[in-house]
This record gives sequence, C-alpha cells and structure tokens, in this order.
Amino acid sequence: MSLPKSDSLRTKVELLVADIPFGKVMTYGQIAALCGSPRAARIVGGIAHYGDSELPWHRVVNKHGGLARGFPGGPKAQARHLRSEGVKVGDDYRVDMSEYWYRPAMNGGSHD
DNA sequence: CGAGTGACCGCAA
DNA sequence: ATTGCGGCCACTC
Repeated sequence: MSLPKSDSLRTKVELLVADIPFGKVMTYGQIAALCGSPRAARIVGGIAHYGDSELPWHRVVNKHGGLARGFPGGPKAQARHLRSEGVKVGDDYRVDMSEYWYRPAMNGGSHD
C-alpha cells in the first residue's frame, strides 16, 4: 500500500491530489475511495475548502466530470485552469472523463 | 467536547 | 429533468 494507513483521511487526500499529474483530473468519490472511504466524497470537498490551497484542486472534479461548486471564481476559473493544462472543457463545464480521468495504478484491484 | 457545516455520491419519488 | 434524504469524516465555532 502506498498510502499511509495510519494517517488521517485528509493526509491521504492531500497526497493524492498533489499526485495528480498535469493535464489529468480525479473525482472526489474516487479520491475518497482510494483513501478507504468511498462514501466520504464530501470530506474530500471539505478538505479542499479548508485544506492546502497549494494543491491542484482545479484538477478535482465530480463524478459527472463537472467542475466544483464552491470553487473560488466559479466554474469559469476552474475551466480556465484545466484548459490551460491542455484539458478540453465543454460549454457545460465538463471534462472528458474517459480522456483525462487520472486512475493511479495501485491497490492491485485488477484482480487477485 | 458538542453541534453545525461542507467544493459529494447514490438512490427513490 | 428536478427534489429530497441518508451517509461518510474532518474541521471550525
């Protein structure tokens, strides 16, 4: 396991968000799931709000590929950042998940 | 320490 | 399509 199981969810989330490569995006639910709590998607959002503002939260989107609601500046700002990284954002502020969804090759969940 | 809030997810009507 | 509800964990007041 690459993630420190002893640390709090917040720490893992921050590590994952910080590990999102350039031009890629992750979902709140996916991050939460990788942290061990697939239902704790809101916690991820919460961390984004009062967590490290240095992390690339603009690369974090919801399950629908849409942008966050409380993002500073609105979805426009987030969309601008993503486009700036080469991510195509639709008029509905949605990113192509099948293209930009970053899936860390870990947990050996492929099959046992 | 208790209560409230939060940038979400999924289902049901 | 929208609205409502429960759930999860952490942080702030």
